[in-house]
Amino acid sequence: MTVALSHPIDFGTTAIELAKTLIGAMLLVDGVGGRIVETEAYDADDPASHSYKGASTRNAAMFGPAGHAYIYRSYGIHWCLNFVCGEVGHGTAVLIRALEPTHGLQLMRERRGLCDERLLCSGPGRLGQALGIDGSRNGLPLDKAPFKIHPAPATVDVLVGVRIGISKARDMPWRFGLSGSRFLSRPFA
DNA sequence: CTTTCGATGATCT
DNA sequence: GATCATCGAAAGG
Repeated sequence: MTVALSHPIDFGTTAIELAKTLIGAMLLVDGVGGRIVETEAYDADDPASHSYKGASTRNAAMFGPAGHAYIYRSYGIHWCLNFVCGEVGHGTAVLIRALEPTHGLQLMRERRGLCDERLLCSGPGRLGQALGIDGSRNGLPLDKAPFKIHPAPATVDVLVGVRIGISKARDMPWRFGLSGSRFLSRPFA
């Protein structure tokens, strides 16, 4: 599938559309980050979504305005970053699953502990750690510091597959990846 | 390469 | 008490 460039990124669209559009875009947090190579969409009325059972303390940001961050703690250990999208109150978001690191490699290595460049941001928890994400950034707007997002520079070849690590709605093909990237958290079938 | 398993804590029932 | 949008180490092919 080939996805056309959108300028600027439209956070008001559906999670599935945004998840595709974000592949190839640049994401920086305090100047550290890289190219987005893997995303997942979490839709309204999606049993796998944190928003499925309605608003709560944890998922409040998902029901706020589009273009803001929803950050949650995963397995009590990792911080994971989402971009809220769609209409206010729908509870739709895109999970950022992997980056190709391009900016602030040294700082990322310090935060993650010395490890292979390939594993710096290849997974939502790893990415959160490498970018210094934590709960204090939950709900912040994505068009202001510390965030910096730049759309993909050209059309990109996007892979599609089922989402990872969920137990409900496993068959929905709502995982997207940059074709040929070696920084995916897992290969596409 | 693959599978398995423990860590670890908030959230929900 | 169970579940969980994960990771890393360990063990086996």
